[in-house]
Amino acid sequence: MNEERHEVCCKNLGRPRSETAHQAVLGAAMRLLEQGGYAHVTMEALAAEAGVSKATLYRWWPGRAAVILDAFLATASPCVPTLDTGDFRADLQCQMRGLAQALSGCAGALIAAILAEAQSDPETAEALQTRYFVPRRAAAQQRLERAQSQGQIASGLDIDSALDALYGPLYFRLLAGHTPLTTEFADSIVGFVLDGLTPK
Amino acid sequence: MNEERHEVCCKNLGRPRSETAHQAVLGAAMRLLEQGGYAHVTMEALAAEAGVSKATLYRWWPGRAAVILDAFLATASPCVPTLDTGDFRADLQCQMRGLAQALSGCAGALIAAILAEAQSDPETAEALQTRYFVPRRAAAQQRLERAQSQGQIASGLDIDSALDALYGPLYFRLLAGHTPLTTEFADSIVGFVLDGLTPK
Amino acid sequence: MNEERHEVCCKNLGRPRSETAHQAVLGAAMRLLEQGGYAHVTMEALAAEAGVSKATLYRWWPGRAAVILDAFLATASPCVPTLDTGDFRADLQCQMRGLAQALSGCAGALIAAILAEAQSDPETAEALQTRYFVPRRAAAQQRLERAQSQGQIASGLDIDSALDALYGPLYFRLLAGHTPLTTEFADSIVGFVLDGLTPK
Amino acid sequence: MNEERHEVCCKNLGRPRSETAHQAVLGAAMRLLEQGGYAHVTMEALAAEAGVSKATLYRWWPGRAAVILDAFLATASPCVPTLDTGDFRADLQCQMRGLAQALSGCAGALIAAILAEAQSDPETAEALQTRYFVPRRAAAQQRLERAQSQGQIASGLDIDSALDALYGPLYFRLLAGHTPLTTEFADSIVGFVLDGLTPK
DNA sequence: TGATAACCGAGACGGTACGTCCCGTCTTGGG
DNA sequence: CCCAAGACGGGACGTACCGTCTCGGTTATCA
Repeated sequence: MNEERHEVCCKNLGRPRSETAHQAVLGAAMRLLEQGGYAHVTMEALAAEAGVSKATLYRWWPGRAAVILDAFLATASPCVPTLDTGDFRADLQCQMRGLAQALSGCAGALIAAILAEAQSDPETAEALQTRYFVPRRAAAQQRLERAQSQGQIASGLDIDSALDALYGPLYFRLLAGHTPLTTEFADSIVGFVLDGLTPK
Repeated sequence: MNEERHEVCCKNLGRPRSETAHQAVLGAAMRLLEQGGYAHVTMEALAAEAGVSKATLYRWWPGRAAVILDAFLATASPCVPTLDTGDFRADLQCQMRGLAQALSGCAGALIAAILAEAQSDPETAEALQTRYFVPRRAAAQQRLERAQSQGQIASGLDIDSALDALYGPLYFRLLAGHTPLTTEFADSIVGFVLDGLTPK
Repeated sequence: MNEERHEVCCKNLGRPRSETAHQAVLGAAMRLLEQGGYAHVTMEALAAEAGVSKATLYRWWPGRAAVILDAFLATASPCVPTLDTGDFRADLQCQMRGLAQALSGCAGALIAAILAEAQSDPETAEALQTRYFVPRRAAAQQRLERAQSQGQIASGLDIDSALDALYGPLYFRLLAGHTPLTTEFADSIVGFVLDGLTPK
Repeated sequence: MNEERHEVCCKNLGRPRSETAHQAVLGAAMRLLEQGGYAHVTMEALAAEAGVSKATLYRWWPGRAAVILDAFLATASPCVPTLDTGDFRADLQCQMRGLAQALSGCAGALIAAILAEAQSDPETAEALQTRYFVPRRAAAQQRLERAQSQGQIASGLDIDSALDALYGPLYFRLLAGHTPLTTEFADSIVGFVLDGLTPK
């Protein structure tokens, strides 16, 4: 979010950033999220909970969405291994089941909230893209391309669309909330997208 | 003061609701949405724009999300005909293309915003479900069931999941916003879900 | 307050005023006053408590101060006998003690509130004068004039000022509230005003 | 975040109160009072007139009565010299004439309004007592006690009641408003209370 | 014996002010 | 240059009453 702040200023003048304060803020954010949900995490509550001044918050983050995103990403699994056992269908199923499980937990509520915020705040949208979606899509994309090169899926199809066909239904259920996100649902989606609805 | 009350439990007590004010509010909501987006539609701005008192707003709507949802649904096509020409694939394609086109317009921005609000406001979530998603899903579900009974899609599959497999990717692109919602994308999704990715 | 309403209109047309509603309002006013004090008696609360519509309230009274004044005067002793036993000092003492006792009760709180309202509302001020103060002052004034004609108090002094010298301290204590209103205090005032502070 | 806190329990934490804003509010209060009277001084008007946010008003004052009281007391003569020329009657007359004159001006309208507010708001009542009445009564009380010790007024009488006998009539005329507050009236009261009504 | 006119309840209406909350910025003193 | 504390202007929130206004329905009196 701000990791390039000191890299430009050569001399490294003045007091360095308090890592204590940084961690206190992220911890406070997670605590407040658990207590009262996204709406409960105001900048004032964050400052009070973390024992940090509001000025410090605004020095390092542009708004509450940024803080929450940071807190979430610090918690979330940093690497997203898309395993490659050779069995493409099994790999995909494993991946989708894992995502469904993750999204049905409290992490799901969080990205739902951040996605919601991103609808009205371009900065959040940008950050969510680059720091959450892009790396995960890239990993999945590689796996699909590998499968394609091995003839396990048709060549010539639009991988970007295929990714949305897989992930989209999960995130849609997360956000629309009409039905719970189960592993069975994940399996269904994998089945549909790999084999199609039409009878063979 | 009850001794002279008429027993006819009449429902039309008191001054009736002003339909003028009602329409003025919905119109003001749409006008403000076009001007400055969702965040610009505050209850105060609505009252001012519609020439209506805040008390009147809160008398009929619990919050701004409800007003905007009402304004949107009054604008949106009330009936959602899922045509049945006999050619299931063509019908589905037509339906999905229409949705993609609608969501890529300003109506898309609106439901995105309302969906966002619904993440933190259960009442909005409830209203969005019952008044937007449910009727549309029901129509599409009927068409799928018809296709199923005619053997055009496999019997025994979960229609609810199939609906999400079709709609989910469109709404996901709307919300995640990484790529524009084109008719080509709609076609791709129809292709994936009907035929599958795997080579025949 | 409005007793001349029908006298002008010659024909006495239409439905007559509901005496039931009138009494219900006055009763509701007293009830609300006891419950939550003057500030608690709003026109809306009055209407609700009396089972009367707001329109009816505003048809007969110009505002809440008028209602409360009416309610108070309907309760308060209608006639104010300033007795004349021949012993002027005793009569005065009796009168002042009675007033002190009345003002220290809940009636005192009421006129304090009405006097307060009268500071900002000329209509209340006018009504309070003509319907409360004027008749009471007139009675006391007569007694003083009788005493003067009998040589019990000095001739040539300003009776209006003398009335204020007697009543003023009581109402001042009522309003300023620094010390309780006791009969001893009433006696003191009578003593001061009749005999003076200076040693004989 | 507490490990590096300084132990010096300093009172000057945080940004200090803006004296500019403070004065602007008091000034705005006086200006609004002159324009439209007590009822015209709303917290919103105050904020607008002073160029101050409502939050700042509520940070320092509990309500409009407190603001107006502050504005009044800042304007009113801070010290209340009860002079002692040796001639007790002359001193008293001077004092009472001064008060009558003050109360008949715009300051009178103000305390009338504040006294009115104090009837329904205990905090205002408390503040009015401690900051207005108490110091003024104390000064007058001293003068009376001096006169008593010099034998100019009878020993053994209740000075508190005597103060009310003097001040009460003036404040009563101010509030009841039946007759103007003149210096002649002040003289009359002094005469009554010092010499009594009964002929010598 | 209607007709008429003023009454009644219920309650929605445009307003105004309330007091609270949070925003993002600023101004202190101290590390 | 960082930090905490916290005051500042701004602005929206949701509530409470104000006094006015439609409604449908209810009495009395007069024609």
